[in-house]
Amino acid sequence: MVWKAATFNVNGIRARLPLLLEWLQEQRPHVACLQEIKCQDKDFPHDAFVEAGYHVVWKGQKSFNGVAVLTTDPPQEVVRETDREVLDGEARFLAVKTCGVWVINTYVPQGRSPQDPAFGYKLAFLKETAQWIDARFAPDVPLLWTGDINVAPDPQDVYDPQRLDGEVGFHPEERRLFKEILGWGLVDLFRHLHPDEKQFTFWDYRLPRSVQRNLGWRLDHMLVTEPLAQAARDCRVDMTPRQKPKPSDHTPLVAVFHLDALSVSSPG
Amino acid sequence: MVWKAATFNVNGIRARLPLLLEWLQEQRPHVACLQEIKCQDKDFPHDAFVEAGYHVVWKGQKSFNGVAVLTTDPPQEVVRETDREVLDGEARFLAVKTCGVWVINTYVPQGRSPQDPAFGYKLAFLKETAQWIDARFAPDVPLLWTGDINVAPDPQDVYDPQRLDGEVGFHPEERRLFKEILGWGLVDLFRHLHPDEKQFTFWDYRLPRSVQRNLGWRLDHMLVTEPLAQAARDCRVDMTPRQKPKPSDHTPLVAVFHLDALSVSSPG
DNA sequence: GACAAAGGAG
DNA sequence: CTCCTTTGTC
Repeated sequence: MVWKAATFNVNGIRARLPLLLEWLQEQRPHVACLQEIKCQDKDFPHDAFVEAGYHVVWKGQKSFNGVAVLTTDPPQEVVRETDREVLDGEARFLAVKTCGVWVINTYVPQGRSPQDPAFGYKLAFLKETAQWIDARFAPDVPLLWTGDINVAPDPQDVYDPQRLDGEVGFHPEERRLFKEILGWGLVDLFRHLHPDEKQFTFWDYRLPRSVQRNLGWRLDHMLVTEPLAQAARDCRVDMTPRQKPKPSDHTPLVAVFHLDALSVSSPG
Repeated sequence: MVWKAATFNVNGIRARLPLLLEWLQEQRPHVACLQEIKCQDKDFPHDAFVEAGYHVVWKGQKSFNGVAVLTTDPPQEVVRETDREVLDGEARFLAVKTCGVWVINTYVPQGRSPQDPAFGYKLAFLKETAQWIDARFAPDVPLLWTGDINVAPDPQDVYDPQRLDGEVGFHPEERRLFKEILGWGLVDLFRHLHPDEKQFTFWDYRLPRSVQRNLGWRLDHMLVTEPLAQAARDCRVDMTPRQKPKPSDHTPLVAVFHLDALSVSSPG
């Protein structure tokens, strides 16, 4: 089958509901990983997604964070608790197996500033997620770690690498860790398919006309194991939601895979 | 000329701007008196009304109250300060002369409860407005006192007169004062033209499905002197804005006058 | 239930 | 700049 996956930091699912529903109908991804839903479980607009034809798994929190995974096919497995304090302490982690693929959806902490304890938490969160994946899966399993990773790995992934060097999101330590994580057996799919493209997934609300001036960052990623990398046919940023009224500060990243091309040997 | 006047408690002019502009284009009143604009002077969306073809006079206040008068013809005179503490203390009073008619726009205090000092303030506000009019005008002058008066004068003006008797907005003391004010030489135009109609201009947001069940109050009025009463051709409630998405809790009251029929002897 | 404001966050 | 929360008002 042709399988479409998407990640979208919605920055408030209630505020973004009309835009998100419209986008889902246009794109019809088989799996959509959402971050920053910013609501408690009881306030999640579950019915709207069911009416749109999706199965929904979500993990909410008051005010901040919160992640959700929408799937057209019923999830085969769901992991909402890892028993790792760093991953479970806030609503930032959700894993779902759908269509034979394990999808790990994370909202990695932003980090606030390199001096802030939040930065240590960010690095720990990245390490723990990688460790959790390593403990459960091998690199030959079809696996997609996606979400708002909050790291721009390379100079071409920020609008002004000179000026932003050392800033949170483009700090040498997180960039090194990002590469180290890929070393386990993950491919940065967008960069893999578009080695030279300067494309972003986030533009700060606070910078005036940041979208028009393209003052962005590539923070949202699809990290895939080798079998999925070989099955990939497309991975691109969809700018349209960021250009509409009442946008999120992020825009979706979408990928297409030919799952039939997979030599599946899933242990999970 | 055929002259159309309207009053509309918008409950937040910024939140109501799309609805209000649409309604102005449909109705095209020569004068529109707005209450509860709920913004400071600097935040008033002046340009939007100028683009819609209106002259605008407004008196704002942070968070609460605030009144405005829109006119197609430039105002001939404007009164923003009365030198009466009760009328000037909060942004609830604005008077404009347009097309030869004096239009007094008030947002009368709601009163909170009959025991609350706010109720005394409400009664004082009504008396002071009547006194101010008496000091400046005679009953033979074309004059329109309109706005959210916050008094339902008669049993047919509330959805359940038994249950609501003594409640603020339908308290014997305010109803008596309302009648006393009419005694000076003002006509309750809607009731004058429709002696038996049970029609409302306000439905509480807090009552579930209050509009569908018609659990309303007639709180917004057009009080006119005799010459205007004789010039009146129509006075009706426009339900449509209250039935649209994101409505105010009030809906407009609209009247039409044949000003040529006036024997004008304006001293003001 | 829906406004506006003030405070915290990205 | 845009979220969400809390408080106050009607």
